[in-house]
Amino acid sequence: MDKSTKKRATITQVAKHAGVSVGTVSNYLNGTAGVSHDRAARIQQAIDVLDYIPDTLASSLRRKDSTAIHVLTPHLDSAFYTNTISTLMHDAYEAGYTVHISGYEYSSEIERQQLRALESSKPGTSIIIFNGFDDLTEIKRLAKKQIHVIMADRREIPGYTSSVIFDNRRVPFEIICLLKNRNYKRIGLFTEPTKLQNIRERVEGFLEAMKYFGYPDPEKNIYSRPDLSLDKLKNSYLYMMEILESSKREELPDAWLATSDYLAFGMMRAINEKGYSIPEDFAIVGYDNIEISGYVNPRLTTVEQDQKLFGRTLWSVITEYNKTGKYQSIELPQKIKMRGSC
Amino acid sequence: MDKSTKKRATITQVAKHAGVSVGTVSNYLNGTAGVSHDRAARIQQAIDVLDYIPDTLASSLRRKDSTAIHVLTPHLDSAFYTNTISTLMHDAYEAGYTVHISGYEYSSEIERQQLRALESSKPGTSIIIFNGFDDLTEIKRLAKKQIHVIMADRREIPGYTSSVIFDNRRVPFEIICLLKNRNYKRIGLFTEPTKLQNIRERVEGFLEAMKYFGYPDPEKNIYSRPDLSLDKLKNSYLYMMEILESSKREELPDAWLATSDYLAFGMMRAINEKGYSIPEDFAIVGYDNIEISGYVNPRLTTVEQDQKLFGRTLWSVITEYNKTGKYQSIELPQKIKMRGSC
DNA sequence: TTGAAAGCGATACCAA
DNA sequence: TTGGTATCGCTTTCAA
Repeated sequence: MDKSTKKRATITQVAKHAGVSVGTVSNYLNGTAGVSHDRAARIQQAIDVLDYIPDTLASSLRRKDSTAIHVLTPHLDSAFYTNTISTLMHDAYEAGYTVHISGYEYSSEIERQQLRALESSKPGTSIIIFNGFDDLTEIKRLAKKQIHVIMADRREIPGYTSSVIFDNRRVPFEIICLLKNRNYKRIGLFTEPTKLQNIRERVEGFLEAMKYFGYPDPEKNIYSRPDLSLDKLKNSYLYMMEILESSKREELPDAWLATSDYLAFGMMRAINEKGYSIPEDFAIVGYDNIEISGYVNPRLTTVEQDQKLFGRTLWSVITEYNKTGKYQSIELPQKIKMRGSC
Repeated sequence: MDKSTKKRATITQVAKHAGVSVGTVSNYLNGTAGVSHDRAARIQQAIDVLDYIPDTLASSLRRKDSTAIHVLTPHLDSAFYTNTISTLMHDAYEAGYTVHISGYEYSSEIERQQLRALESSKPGTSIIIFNGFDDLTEIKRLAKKQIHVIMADRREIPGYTSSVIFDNRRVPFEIICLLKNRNYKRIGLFTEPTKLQNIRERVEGFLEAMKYFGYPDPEKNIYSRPDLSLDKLKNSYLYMMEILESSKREELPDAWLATSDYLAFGMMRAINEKGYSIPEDFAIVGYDNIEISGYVNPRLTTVEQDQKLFGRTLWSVITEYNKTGKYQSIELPQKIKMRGSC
């Protein structure tokens, strides 16, 4: 379009303009070695005149260390992930790291493909994988290439990766205990498919707890459908409508646990539309405590997984590894956040 | 850790192993030129044996075209952005493009810094900037370097960028008309700071429309606070609580427009907690129609900005430019989504 | 401190 | 089709 469009200036041109060698310019730029005062001035001037900006691509091709962080999430649409990533990014940017995000849409195929693409990362790169499927071969390959893999919300592979997870085991007992004290007769579990480890743990935890507190045959009260991973709001709403239409209230659980806040929102809408009230007719407990959960009506009682803490912990695991080369596995607590829906 | 950890194989090693030249391997990999059957087989075998994976960094250093898309958003925590980006990513990945996302946290300083970092992108790279501040110098610099900048939800800089925006002008008239027909006496505008163009347009649009329909002094009913950009839910809730506590209901607007759904949620919580009901005491209209808006109680009446359409349109602008080198400016419609809050 | 020169891992061109 | 080689923009020895 524009005749005046010039190609980007290179370090060579800067050197020429300043009358020094490229090595000196490089030293000046990176502080690798001292540069005399007058040369420094000439170089800086050349940079300004030529409007020079270093090519990060070429730079990191030659450089050995990597300040890139790649984040892989099941899906970008979930506030639980984006909030966590937001805090991580904040810390990372301040330290001069670059953060790249992608989503694999709950597809093991896309996950594998993305993981393979990341194999060409430099040693020292950090890769955060949220949840993820059971096939560990790709992850191990990555680890063998000296790439630091951090399992987020998922247990580490000992000797291969770091991890930051939430303790999914304790809270179910507290919740069931609470529900029992409030005299709820039947407890339903509303859950997405258990292909991901964290969901599996939650389901197992609840089943154990229900048995422990004397609820018979808890497995019979599991409500799940394959389409509940994606489009959680819509699909949980539709599913709950079906449930409410095909059964009488007395036959249904009077308290429900959902394995995600989004699932809970879908259920709540269905319950409202059918003219029931929460928590009088049905009590609801969610999972994650995304921010919006405190703003719906009634406000959602849920299991808090502190996303700011999560993000900061991930960052600390990364910096620690970059300093010492050691993997870390950290377990974060979950808390019950009591609000109006139960 | 592991003694067996080898350095990554390079194209040279593959060539050596297969007994061909690097050029031929490159041709085989990229289909740049035909490769004879037996050599192809030998190369593929070498690749398998050596576990070779091309270095994308080195590749794009040398290559002229770029398949990278960078997305810059005000903040990652807003579903409006993430939903749009999700659809874009879906299309982009299928075409072999890589998508990189970052957020500037509603800070013009961080925005500038990120934009500068992107200056080292190759010509042909696409950069999508959502909203953004008024300083156009960085963007123009980018454009001069043959980088394709797409202004998202913001008007193009003619001759410099493409753009995809929503028509913020028509819908306010429809809404005010509707409100007037329903006999609302006073209309309040609840808005974040107008530093971003889209918000400014919405505010101006509403003011015009209110005047047009005979509401006197609409400026007097603007409720805004600087902290409403960040932490929208919390801050709008706190602000609305203050408003409700410091005035009698009769003195306040009986219908409210919010410039974002998140703002509306915060208001709704405050209204509920003060014992008022929606829409009887106060009617609420939001903006964006993020998915959750259809699931709160009451369901939020809002201005739909179709995020799937938005994402797909952005993608089409990118592919079109890469084919023809032409900038495009596309305007998308907004629609009123009638639900229960008004 | 400084400059010259040797790579990093790939692609692109040219001659064969 | 092939192979050889210059090159992309930068960092990193190494000798001066």
